[in-house]
Amino acid sequence: MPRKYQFAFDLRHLVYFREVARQLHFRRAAETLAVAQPALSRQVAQLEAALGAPLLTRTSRRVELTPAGQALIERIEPVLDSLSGLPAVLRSVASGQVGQVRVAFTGLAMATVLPPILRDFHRRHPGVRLQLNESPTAAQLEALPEGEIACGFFHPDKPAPGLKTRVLLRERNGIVLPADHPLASRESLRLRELGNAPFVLFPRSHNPGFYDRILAAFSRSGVAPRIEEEVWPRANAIGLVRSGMGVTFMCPSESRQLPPEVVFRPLRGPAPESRLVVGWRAGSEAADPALRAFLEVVAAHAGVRAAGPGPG
Amino acid sequence: MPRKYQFAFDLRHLVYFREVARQLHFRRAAETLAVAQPALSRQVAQLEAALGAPLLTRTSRRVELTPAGQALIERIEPVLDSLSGLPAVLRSVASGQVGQVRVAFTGLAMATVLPPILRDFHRRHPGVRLQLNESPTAAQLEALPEGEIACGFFHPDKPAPGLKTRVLLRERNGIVLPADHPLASRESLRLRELGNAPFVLFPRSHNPGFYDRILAAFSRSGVAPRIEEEVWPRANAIGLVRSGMGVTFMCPSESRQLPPEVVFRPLRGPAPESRLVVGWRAGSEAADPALRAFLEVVAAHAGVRAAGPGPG
DNA sequence: CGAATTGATACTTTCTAGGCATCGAACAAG
DNA sequence: CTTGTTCGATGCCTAGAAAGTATCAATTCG
Repeated sequence: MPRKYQFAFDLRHLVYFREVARQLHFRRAAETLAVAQPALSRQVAQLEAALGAPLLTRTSRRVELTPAGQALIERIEPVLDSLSGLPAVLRSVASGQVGQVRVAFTGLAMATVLPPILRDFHRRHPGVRLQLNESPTAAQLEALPEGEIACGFFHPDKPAPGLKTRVLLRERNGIVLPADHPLASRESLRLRELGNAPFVLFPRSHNPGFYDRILAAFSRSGVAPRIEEEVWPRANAIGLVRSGMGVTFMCPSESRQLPPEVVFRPLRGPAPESRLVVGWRAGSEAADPALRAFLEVVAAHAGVRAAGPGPG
Repeated sequence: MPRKYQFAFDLRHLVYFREVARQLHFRRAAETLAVAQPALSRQVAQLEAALGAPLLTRTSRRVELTPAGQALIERIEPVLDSLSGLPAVLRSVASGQVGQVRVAFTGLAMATVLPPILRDFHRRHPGVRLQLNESPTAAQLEALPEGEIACGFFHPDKPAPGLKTRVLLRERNGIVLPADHPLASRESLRLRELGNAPFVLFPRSHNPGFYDRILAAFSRSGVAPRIEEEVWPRANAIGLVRSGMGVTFMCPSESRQLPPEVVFRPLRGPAPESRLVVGWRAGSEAADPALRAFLEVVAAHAGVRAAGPGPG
């Protein structure tokens, strides 16, 4: 059921009426508006017809607002004010000075690259608000094509079609184990030394590729760990390790602020590698200046801590 | 310094764009708006030019909002919604179903006619809000021509030019005196019996005519009272009488709810008369339907308690 | 590779805002 | 009371803009 254009008046009518209401004088109002007085009279009369209520009492010697006119003025003043600021607002949005970017990240990102990026970005683009949500890799890979997030910091398994990514970090995982664990006294470990110790890991669905790569690394070392618990976010795994539920993987960068009851030990020989990238929909940075600004800051920080070459 | 019309766009542009943003489809949006598709494309393009920012990304197969477009939608949705309700709102204001009336009154009015009027008016016109302020007669006579109040309940001394009035009440004043006063045992009093007893009265500036008429009445009775205190609002005079500061005038109607420590006694012979009228600017009831509705209710109540004829 | 769909463009028609001239009413000055 | 001035409204004409029709270019899908 097509419905016709719903307004029988437009902004011109409202602006003209506002000026008449301010001056209560058609001739002077017309002068201010740079139109002839008859045009103004007609527009106001049209507005009254469109609204179905008289707005002014004209006695050819005095113009006064009716109650309806008073009510109209009160309602359109804020509307006109907000509309008059629109072009400036939208231009600043379009130029990236103002806006918002929805960003997802994993625990590793927040433990490493993200804090300095955020600090720098807020300093350079104070008008842009970031919406930050911790989210597993798999969820980010779903949310990115949907446009639910503008960019994500995650750990890809294979190239994702339609996404552009930039590697920010590559690190070999080490092991986090309780301080009173038999192996805790060692400087470093080998995977096979862990035997079939109980493991705390993230849910496989959150990053199946990396999950399977971890199991494959164990398998190549000839051992099969018992997965005791699957927990997320990653920070909670530390709590489980501390309470003796098992051991877990972690990157060196992420292990800075471990509680005293647990220790981090690097792995010698084969070890699963974590790769942190920032990813966004290909081409979306062209349409979203705020995102582009954010990615530029990310790129600047990626350049600083460029990681050495290595296998995927 | 004449300034040109400030908007390079109008409501049509905004409504058209809103529909495209909702459907993300020019053809269907055009159908909904009951216009041809080229017209819609042009209007949206014009809006983008007027705002100086691209609002949509068109890939001939997919239409998406840019950040600026998203920001625009968020800002204009409430504006369009409020504007679309304007005709209905203004018609109800113009018809008197919705509105406000500023009313001033004196203590006598609130003690007598006003409560039933207010009850009745709110029942019949629930959409009209009354702004009620107690105010002396003189202040009301200043505020009425200014339009600061729409109508007032006061005690006129002489006809006021430009005002229409309707008499609501005529009453001979009596005397309020402490219960332990020597004259309190009498059924009624004469003015001259009060001699030069201390009096509590309202400030002369609040109603010079009535004030002088009171003094003249004393003078005709051959006595001259001492004005000990001038106090306002009237209700406070009762407190002063109670504490023995003097005696005061009051209308019988107003004396209903006196505290037990004071008594009311009518006056025999000469006594100042209080006349309560409702007044409004001549002709203003024609322009203000809410006021007209209020005055109709007042008139209905005035008819009920029509006072008998008597001297002004 | 052809058919269909989408949004943009060219051209014409229709509508409307604006300007000019003028009118009737109301107030002011004499 | 008369005359002149000022105010907003009205009639007529022109110019500009919006809408409709027809068509194009690009993309998608079978």
